Amino acid sequence: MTTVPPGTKAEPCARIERGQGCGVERCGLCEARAVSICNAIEEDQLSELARATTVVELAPGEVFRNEGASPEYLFNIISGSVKLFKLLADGRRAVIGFLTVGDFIGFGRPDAVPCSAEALTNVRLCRFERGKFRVLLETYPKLERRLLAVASDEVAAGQEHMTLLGRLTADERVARFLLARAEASQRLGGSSKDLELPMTRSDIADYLGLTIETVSRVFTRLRRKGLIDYKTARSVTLQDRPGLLAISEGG
Amino acid sequence: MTTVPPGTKAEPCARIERGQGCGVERCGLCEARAVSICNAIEEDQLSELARATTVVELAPGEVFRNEGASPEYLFNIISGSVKLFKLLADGRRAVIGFLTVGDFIGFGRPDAVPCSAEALTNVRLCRFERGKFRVLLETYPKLERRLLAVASDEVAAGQEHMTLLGRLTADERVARFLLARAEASQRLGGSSKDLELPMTRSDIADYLGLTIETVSRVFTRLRRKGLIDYKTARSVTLQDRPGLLAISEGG
DNA sequence: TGCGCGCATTGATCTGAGTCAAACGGGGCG
DNA sequence: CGCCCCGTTTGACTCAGATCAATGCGCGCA
Repeated sequence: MTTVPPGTKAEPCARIERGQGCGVERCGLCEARAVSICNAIEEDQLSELARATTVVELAPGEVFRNEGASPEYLFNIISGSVKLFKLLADGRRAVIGFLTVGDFIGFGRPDAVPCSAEALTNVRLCRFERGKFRVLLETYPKLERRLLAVASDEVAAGQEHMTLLGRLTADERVARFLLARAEASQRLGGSSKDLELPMTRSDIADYLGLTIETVSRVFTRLRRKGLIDYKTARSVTLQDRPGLLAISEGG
Repeated sequence: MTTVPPGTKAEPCARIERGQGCGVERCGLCEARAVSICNAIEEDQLSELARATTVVELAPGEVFRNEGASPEYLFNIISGSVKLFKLLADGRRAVIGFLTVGDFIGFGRPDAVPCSAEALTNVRLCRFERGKFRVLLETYPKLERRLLAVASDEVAAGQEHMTLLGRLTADERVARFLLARAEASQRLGGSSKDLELPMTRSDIADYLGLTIETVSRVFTRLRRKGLIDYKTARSVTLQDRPGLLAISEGG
């Protein structure tokens, strides 16, 4: 999440580590366990969980899931950041969301992956083969319940974002984006003031339904008003939360 | 779905029918069963299902679920159409979706309803008390699996809509809307050419992130080009599907 | 049959955000 | 060390869709 290495562009198949240590330890020691769906599985059954998974490592820029393809794998993010996106025929792009530690990738209709996924930073993923994942769901009702809760949350989050895209001004969108980022950072034990943005202005624009230029202008406007500050484009400090909140609500 | 009665404005508590016929028949004969999550429950267990539900009837305009409230009830639509929406502090509105026969209402975070729900036509709902619904989920793993599949679909549908809101032009949005409506109508055994739109232009505008005027203008433009036709605003005929498809894809 | 009320349409004008274009600047590489 | 590349910023201008403002019209009702 700090520096962004070379940028080997999207080898379809990524470096994979198998069977390092035997199962129990791997899942038991997983840095993402506390915040991922796996915490629905008891300590003493972690080895079975581990047997169903493979750890995958990706470099920034690598696309590991393609819109429209058959969903062979599901993932949990162990570390790093990922973006989900959709492309239109003419090249327009919509970024659907940004994911991090603990987030699950795998919802959608059973026949086609709903959107592509790309690593923003170095990423470590926990990969489930689809069939095995289904077996896990059948074996562990708690896991299924957990997943339903997560999907249900995601539905609500999606509705929130639709509202943003359908009805908010550029300033409101950017303010909400920054506040949401701060909250996410805080949830993972980070600062709620100093943000590291793993994505480019272009990613933000495609996420907020704006252009790069507009995003850039709003950022500078917010800086000039003293609501935020930054030295580099990717590390922003929120100087005035209440002010941002007011803007995000149409103030 | 044909004519729109008086419009008794939102009595908070709607007419409720209880225990008409005993359980088995009610759910066994339900017109929505084939297309709702209830088809995950076996014939011989329908009486238990029926015992957990209450049938509710609503008139157009009645709001039966409020954004932000605690989610006491979950619903299945037996007949009629419903819109989900969110309001901003200053009155701006986003319509999140339109639902019909068989659709489930109840996803979202466990603490707060994500968006309000209003009847567009006369509506008949099957209402589950939240606690009882949870028990049902625990009792019938198939039901839970079904619900997860539905939630997962909804996530994908939401992502599609975000793309529309973030990146499509007004013409593209309206064309996609009409095609999606046609598909939905077809799925329920209706025509895929002649559409009855249970919502107003204002609802459509808030759904597509546009204004009433723009929606109206696009409709007339599509009509002038011979792609659609209509005598009244609410019953549209799709004259040229391929043409609409082309527009919806940025042609 | 005629009236009134909401929704819908249409037109004229405005504007927030997009487009086009240029310059800046930081990080990696030769 | 300095150059190059790519992401970012900034500025000038444009435009799709919003806003403001009538007018139209179908439907329920008296």
